[in-house]
Amino acid sequence: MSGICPKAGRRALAQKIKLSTIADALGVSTATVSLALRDSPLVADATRQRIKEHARTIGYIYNRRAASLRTSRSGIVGVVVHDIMNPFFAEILRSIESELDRSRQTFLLSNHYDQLEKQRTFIDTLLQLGADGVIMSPAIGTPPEDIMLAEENGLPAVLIARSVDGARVPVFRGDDAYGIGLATNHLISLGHTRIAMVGGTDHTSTGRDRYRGYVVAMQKAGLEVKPEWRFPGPRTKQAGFEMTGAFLALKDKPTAAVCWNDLVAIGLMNGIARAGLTPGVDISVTGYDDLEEAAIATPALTTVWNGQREVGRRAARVLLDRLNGVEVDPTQVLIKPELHVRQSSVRPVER
Amino acid sequence: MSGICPKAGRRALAQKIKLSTIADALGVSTATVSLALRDSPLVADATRQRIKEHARTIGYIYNRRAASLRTSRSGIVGVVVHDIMNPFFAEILRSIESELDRSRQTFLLSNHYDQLEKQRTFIDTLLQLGADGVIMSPAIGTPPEDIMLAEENGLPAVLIARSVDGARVPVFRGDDAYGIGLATNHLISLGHTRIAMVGGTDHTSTGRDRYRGYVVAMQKAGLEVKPEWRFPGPRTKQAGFEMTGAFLALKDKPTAAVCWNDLVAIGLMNGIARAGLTPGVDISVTGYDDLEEAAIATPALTTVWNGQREVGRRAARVLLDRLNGVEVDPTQVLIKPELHVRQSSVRPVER
DNA sequence: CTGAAAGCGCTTACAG
DNA sequence: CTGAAAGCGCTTACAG
Repeated sequence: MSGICPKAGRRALAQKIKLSTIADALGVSTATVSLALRDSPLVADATRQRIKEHARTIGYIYNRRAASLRTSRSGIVGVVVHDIMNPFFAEILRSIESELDRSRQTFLLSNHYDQLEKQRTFIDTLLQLGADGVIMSPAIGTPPEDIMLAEENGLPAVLIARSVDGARVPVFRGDDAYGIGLATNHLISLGHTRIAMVGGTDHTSTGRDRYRGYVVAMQKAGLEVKPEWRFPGPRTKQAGFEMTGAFLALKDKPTAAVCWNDLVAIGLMNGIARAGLTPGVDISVTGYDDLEEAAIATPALTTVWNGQREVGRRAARVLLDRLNGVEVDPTQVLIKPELHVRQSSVRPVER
Repeated sequence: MSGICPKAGRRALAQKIKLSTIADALGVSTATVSLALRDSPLVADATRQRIKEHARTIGYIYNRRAASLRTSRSGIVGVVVHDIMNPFFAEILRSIESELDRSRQTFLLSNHYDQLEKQRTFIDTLLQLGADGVIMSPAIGTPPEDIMLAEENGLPAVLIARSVDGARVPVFRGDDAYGIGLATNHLISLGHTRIAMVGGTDHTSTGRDRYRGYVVAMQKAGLEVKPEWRFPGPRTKQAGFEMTGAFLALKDKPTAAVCWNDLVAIGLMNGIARAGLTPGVDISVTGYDDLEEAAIATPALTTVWNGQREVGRRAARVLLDRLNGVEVDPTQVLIKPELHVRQSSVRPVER
């Protein structure tokens, strides 16, 4: 039984191949090799080709640590969000990924799970690695100093999805108050008057803005906003599902629920179905985000498209601009959401 | 209107703080500072405390590139899977994350979307960064040479979820043939005789093993395996949903479907509901993976728990062992799956 | 168009 | 227990 010796690979290489290995073999200087490999016009075509060819055949591996130590650019961009496995971030991350790929930046991803300590550890790691910049959806309670600390140590930051008061950096997020207003007004226009808001937290800018948008829409329509119609907390399918009992137990039961996001909405619809009622018939439900699965839920979910792709793309571009020395406004950009009406919202059964 | 100058931070620092800054300030050598910061017993307690205290107050940031260039350990472990946003990988990634966190390794995540080129680019990046190791769920068609190339250049690899013939590295995956057998036998024991298999691909070891497990279970029970009862392809909710039409259009319609994974099963159940039938009554459905949402689907999904947490934990541990010089067997470890029976599988209505 | 040499910020023998 | 010095593998003025 032969095991793997963990360092066998390293040892198997007769000698680590480096720039000087190539330089020696071809009788040129390391400076020339370095320039040639990076396609500098300072090197003659023929020389460059010889060098690149040789590098390829001997299996040269560029040492980015050494280069980065010298140039103080690492080609690394950090991205930290609450939870990368949350489908809400999926589209954002994909569009960031495709922007960064194009600029050959390596994309270092992390979750902070809304724990400030985790977020700090990650930023610290980025600083230690000499990362070029960071895109973050800040954890609940992030003080502006945490972001400015990064900035002051040469790690420019761009925020997505949530803002942090007092942090002078660019922010890209959906216009949450407006978006939730679209959903609320849609339900009102269908004839609903008792509308609950399920999920979300007041500890984030997003949460506050969405709740405010709901309240404003209700009040504008002259409808009552009862405190017991607000179910703060849930942000996952599971939590939405578990909230169903409390929701259905309300006397004067609402005929519709504006949900914090699609996950909560789908969880709630599952809960309603499990209780023997029919979501989208007995109780109208709206979501937020327009995840892929909103369209295939049963019933198909009426929801608010949140411009995720746009948020990711623009955040990445602005960060790349900053890395390239372009001056950038440290202001908040709100992306306009759109209502996507499907089958989960209908006229109220009773009146 | 004042923009942000992207390099202001760097410039604002009077001088970059490094080991020698601390050494000069305290009148010791950089060697002592280096040792003290890493808690070496070679340094006297009092000296160490003075040094650490001073480092903290002046805001010293450890330069990992420099350290790594010197030591040729980077503290980075790469993890590459088909799609990190796929909930199947969520639990695996979380358990890898918690193992690696404990060893203070930075966790560099990437998708390859089953594209060999993307996977190669990522491995190349890891080599350039001097990463210590990589955990990968190999892309479809990965040649063993790609993995051995990493190994030979000092990047030890551990595989998860899929194996690659000819690659002499440790592999951790669920026992797919056994697991799908659990689901198939469960349906057979309920009285189903016409059982379809929906989703999956023959291009991965997982796909082949699951299909084989289904076929073997059917044959052992003396049941017919019709080619048209196999719906290869779908691996997402959307794709499962879209497959429903073809499934329901079969003459001699199966009364049950063994699905490739929970996503396909949930998509199929949504499709069945959309067609006016009741999943779990008219047609029994089983999933695979036991994602969180399997339990809250309507009806709750009977599925096979795949040992994701175990796969991630053991893969991370073995990689860490290899990094610490422990010899490790380059063999495949199959984790035993378990059947979780819920409401989506019942006795067939017709006979 | 090319080369010789300094230096990025650490860690590690080695000497004391 | 501490210090002086070499070196990790690049890139960048500088000189020719």
